[in-house]
Amino acid sequence: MNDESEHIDGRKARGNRRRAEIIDATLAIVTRDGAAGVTHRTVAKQAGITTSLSTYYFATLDDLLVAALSSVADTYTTCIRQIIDGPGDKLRGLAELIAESAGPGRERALAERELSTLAARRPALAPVARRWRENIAELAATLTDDPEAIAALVAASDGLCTAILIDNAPADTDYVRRILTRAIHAHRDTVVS
Amino acid sequence: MNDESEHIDGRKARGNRRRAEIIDATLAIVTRDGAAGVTHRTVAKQAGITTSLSTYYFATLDDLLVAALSSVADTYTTCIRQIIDGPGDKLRGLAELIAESAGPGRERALAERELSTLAARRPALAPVARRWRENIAELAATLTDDPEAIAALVAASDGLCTAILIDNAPADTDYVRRILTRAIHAHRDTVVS
DNA sequence: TGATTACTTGAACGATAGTACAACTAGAAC
DNA sequence: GTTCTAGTTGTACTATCGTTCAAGTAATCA
Repeated sequence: MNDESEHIDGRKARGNRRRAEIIDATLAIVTRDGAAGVTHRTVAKQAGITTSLSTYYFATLDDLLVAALSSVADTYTTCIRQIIDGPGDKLRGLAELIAESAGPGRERALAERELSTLAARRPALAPVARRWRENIAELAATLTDDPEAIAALVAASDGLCTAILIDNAPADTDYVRRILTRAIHAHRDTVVS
Repeated sequence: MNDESEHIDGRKARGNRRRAEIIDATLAIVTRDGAAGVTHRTVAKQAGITTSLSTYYFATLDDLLVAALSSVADTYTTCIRQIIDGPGDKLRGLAELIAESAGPGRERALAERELSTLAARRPALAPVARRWRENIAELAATLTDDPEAIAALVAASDGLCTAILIDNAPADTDYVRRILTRAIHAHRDTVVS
């Protein structure tokens, strides 16, 4: 929000700010009405600009959706990297991040799911959508070497987010952490039938 | 496909057949183009009927989407119930069902995810979307009494499906079963940091 | 200063959307 | 047969869509 460096290249700075505004507006629409509600017109109205200005920065709707998903993915990447590089209990950090999907992070999580689903059909979105899982896998890799344990933790994280978002499942951090712990731990028994 | 009982009430039978055809066409569209591609016109074209006939059976698009999701959910419910009531290894049966999402069941699974995502915003779809998770939970309840183990298995199942659908993760039945086993087993250790 | 460039606007084009509706068909009931 | 009704069609209305474009504004540069 601070206007430093505006003297250096004021035009570019203004343009980037506009881009960010439009992306924010897009995410607000995705959160409220789903990815299907994203049109140049709804986004422009949300951002308080004209429709043509939206197409000026994002020529096609796909460009806009890719940029929006990238923005969400970037946020998650930053969060997870902080957990990885931080000192504390990484599994607990992840559990907190997941539990946030029930509260302040619901918008972001919902937008991420919406756009990830879109990614199954739009190749341009696929690599961006993959980032979230890769980040979780990277975090898991700091806790174990077992590739199946890593896959299990990624699956559990994803499934817990879905449960919270779609099913309004309980989102207590300790509870989430306990379920994540199950996934990453090697089991000792084998269940038959 | 057999035309028995057509004498009894030919009109109603014909109508039900049409409804089923339209729902099938809708699922084909959802699979190919996503839920966003579902319009009365595209569905009608896919089903080989006129647009007005589609609106005759499903007055609004929401009705159509609810019916389509219900159909998918019914199929899954039947599958899972067969696994529950069957004699074999239930966890393996579930693993097979999930692994099918990479092959013959991909359409169905993709449609289910697409419509579930839609359910986060359309209240009419929410209870239907919940059914899949409830079925898995019911299966899990035959294997354990621990509610957290049940939640863990549901989350793992959901996350594995996502991994297969979005990430093209490996879908070997044994592999899936091993990861599911992790979730449902009580852990013996506790990991700190 | 004028020239340049990024930014912004309003209007418009063709395409497609949801939905409504009057007319037509065909099988069931009498 | 006639009547009735579920099924079916073609057409059309209005709204919104993505996208384009010529014209206008304002910040920067020489």
